[in-house]
Amino acid sequence: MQNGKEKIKITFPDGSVREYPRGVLPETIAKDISPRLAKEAIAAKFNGRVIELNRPLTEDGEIRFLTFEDPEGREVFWHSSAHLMAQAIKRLFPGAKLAIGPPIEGGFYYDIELDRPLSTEDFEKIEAEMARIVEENYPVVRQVLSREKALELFKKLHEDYKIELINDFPDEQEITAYQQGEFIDLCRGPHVPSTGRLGKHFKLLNVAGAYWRGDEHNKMLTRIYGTNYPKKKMLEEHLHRLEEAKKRDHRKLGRELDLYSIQESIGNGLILWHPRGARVRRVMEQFWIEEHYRHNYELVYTPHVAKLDLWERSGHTSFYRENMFDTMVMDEVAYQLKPMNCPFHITIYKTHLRSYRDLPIRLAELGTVYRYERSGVLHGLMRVRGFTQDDAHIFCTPEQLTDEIVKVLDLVIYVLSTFGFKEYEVYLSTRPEKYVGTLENWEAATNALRNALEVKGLDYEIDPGEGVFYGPKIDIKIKDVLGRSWQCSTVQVDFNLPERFDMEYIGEDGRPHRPIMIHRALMGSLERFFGILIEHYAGAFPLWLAPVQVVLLPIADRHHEFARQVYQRFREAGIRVELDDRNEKVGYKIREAEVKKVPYMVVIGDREVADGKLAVRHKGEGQLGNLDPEELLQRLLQEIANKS
RNA sequence: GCCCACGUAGCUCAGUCGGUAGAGCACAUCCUUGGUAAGGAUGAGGUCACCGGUUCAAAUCCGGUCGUGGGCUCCA
Repeated sequence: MQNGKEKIKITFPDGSVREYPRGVLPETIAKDISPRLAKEAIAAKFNGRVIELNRPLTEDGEIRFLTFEDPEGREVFWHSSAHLMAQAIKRLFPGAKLAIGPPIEGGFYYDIELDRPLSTEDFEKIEAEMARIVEENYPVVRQVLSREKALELFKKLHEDYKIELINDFPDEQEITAYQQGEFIDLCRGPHVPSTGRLGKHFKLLNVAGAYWRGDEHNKMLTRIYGTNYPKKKMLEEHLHRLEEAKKRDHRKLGRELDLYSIQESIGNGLILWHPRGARVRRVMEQFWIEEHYRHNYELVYTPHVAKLDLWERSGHTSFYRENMFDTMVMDEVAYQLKPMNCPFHITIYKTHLRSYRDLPIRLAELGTVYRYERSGVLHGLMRVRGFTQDDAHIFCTPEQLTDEIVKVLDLVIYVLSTFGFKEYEVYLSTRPEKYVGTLENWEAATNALRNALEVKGLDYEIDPGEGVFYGPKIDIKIKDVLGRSWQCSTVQVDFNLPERFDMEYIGEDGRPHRPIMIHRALMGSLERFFGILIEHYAGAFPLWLAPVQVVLLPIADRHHEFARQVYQRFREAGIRVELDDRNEKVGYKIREAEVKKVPYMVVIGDREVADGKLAVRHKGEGQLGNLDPEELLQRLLQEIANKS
């Protein structure tokens, strides 16, 4: 009896090959390689499929062991953790019905129907039960079930949601369940080989309502979020990161640094920019305006309301109605608060007969729009009802399209990186099922976007079918200091509006042609981008953005006069300077300036007045020694000019 | 919009069993003129989100409204 039947060949990532008896378990192989690997392995990747460590191997193949370091390993670990939590909950709440429990970024959740609301006090009990299940170390066993068997099983368990899932499975799908102790769950898997592998460094984080299948017409389930790590230190780091994020929360910093507020008396989702926030915004706007003129855009202003007819023509009343404020009627004419700027820019285009020689025409506007967002989705500056888009519309010929998109991408990256965002995730969204325009146009536009990305050498992913109905688009997400990504920039090609508004230009051939339109935003919304900036910098803005760049701290009254001279000189030079001449000790003033995250502090006492110098302290770098006022001023102006 | 939680002074938060409100910070006045993250004293500040109900009595219990927070497919 030779190999072929009894032995299988296993190939390892380094190319080496070993023979094992048929039916060998991955965990046996792992042990064979090293005890450490066996201990750290969570699952295995065998011939490209992730499988559990206790599934027998019956054919030759390539194997790679997945640990917590691998994203796929982490998913398995968290998925199993979700099962662990579900088992604990089923023990404590026998009537609970399980819906779905997937791994997510940084942990897992499980949607469960419970007969009473769950409070965070229940967490301790559930966690204790989870620890017990880990202790009991049940093997996690995979079972393949026939549809009938599966239905029978979950009917017996009164798991209505699982039954619904099974019934929706396509015929050819293999139905599997995983059992650990008394607990069995419909699941695709894979999972860790036993509950003991999940360790004790887990934590339930929060509860929230979530609709079954995300549909608000369905029943609301209780979603419990949790996380789990193989090492205590990793859990602590995760919790620390959550704390950090909380400290950076723009809503908290916005209040503490007196940047903006949202008042009940004004309306939710409507922002009051306080003087300090307004200073930052003004810098953002000025930078944006200068760059747009430099990049051959023309800036325009358009009104906040327009006749409803305009929005009917643009189609917004049919496809965007639920996001629009109610229409108002004046003198029997219906007006609409604007949710978008595009129809205005188109109307400006149409005030002349355009020649191909005029194109491209680039119209930009910091346009304030109002959109009705459901109250539950509003969130600080991130999701609001009134906001200012850094909007522009480029009208061009088909031949110019690629070139224009490349220019937009250049500008996007220049602007984002100046604000300190150097990492991007780029997505190209292609034609959705419902679309307008011809297939040739879609093809050409998608190619133009793709070519532009290639020219720029940007890595991107394709989001199939995620384009807007009127054209394909590129979305750019930025990554902040905490590694979170935020979608800000978007570049969208539009075939629809030029058609609806019957836009044209006269071509070289003397005949009218339809221009192509590009919608684009770099920051997206000033409000949201400001919120992201606050969190990215934790409120400690770089000098060029800081609402207060320098604060002067005279020690005693007799130093006030010199301080005032310096104040005036800096103010005239365009520095955002403040003079703290309150009757307080210098330590107190420094503390306050530190708390308010002012980059430069200048202490002025007897010595400084005597030799006409300034004792400079930098927020990050500490004391910089004594500088001549002009010297400091030049240093500041230089640093501001560098935008660093 | 929906589910859950929450709403007390400008901010952060106490407030027991229903008996008419408290701290720290901030603010004002005074003392202090002090050299790199909080000097001291005194004082002013609240229709306890709003409306209604139960009660001799409501910040507290009940209902509603408004607002805030977490979340509402990353499909077993």
